[in-house]
Amino acid sequence: MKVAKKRLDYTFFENTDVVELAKMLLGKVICTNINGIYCEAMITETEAYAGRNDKACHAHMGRFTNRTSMMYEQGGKAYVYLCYGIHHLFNIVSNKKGQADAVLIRSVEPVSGLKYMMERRNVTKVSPQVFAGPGKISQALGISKKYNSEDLVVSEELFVVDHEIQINDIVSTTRIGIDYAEEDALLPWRFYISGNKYVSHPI
DNA sequence: TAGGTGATCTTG
DNA sequence: AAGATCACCTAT
Repeated sequence: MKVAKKRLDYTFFENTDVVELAKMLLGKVICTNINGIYCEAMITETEAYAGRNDKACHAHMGRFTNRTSMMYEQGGKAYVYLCYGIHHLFNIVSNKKGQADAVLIRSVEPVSGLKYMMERRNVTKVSPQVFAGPGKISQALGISKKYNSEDLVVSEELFVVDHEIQINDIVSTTRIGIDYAEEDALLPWRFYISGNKYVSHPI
């Protein structure tokens, strides 16, 4: 049994600019305790989405729908939605209530529970690519749309802790799969740990 | 490189 | 009420 680590709190999620937060989340550890299975995975790749000015964001320019309403919530909540009919994408809402910012978690590196994550991915061979990509990490960790609106600060099933892992070099580059965002597609708002193999589209 | 997949949003 | 769109993945 591991020593209890510090869980990230509302201050961390609320009082940080979403682009800064996307960088600060690298090296933090997502924990899921779902259906009696406990897993931990270190975040290796993220993307920032800013409601106010970012055409790539589902909630850009105040766009408010049933789906996007979660992005306006208080920082620290989970925003999970179904993409392309198949993939559950896991985002962490940031900023104060009313500000629609979120960080998409794109890739992780298993810390504990590797066996269960591989089972959920339905693979037998270990490889970084098994955990690189936003659809894959949700499947591996057991995160589904059911966890949309989950409060990561108090939840016992889905939360984020700080293992005080030092991240030295961060690569920043353009985001994936947002060609529709015109000039905002050029923003360097995708971040990953330099040299880490658990990254979906290394430069 | 193409096609599957279905919730969500927009248009008429 | 129907059609387009989509923060992706897998297998050819």
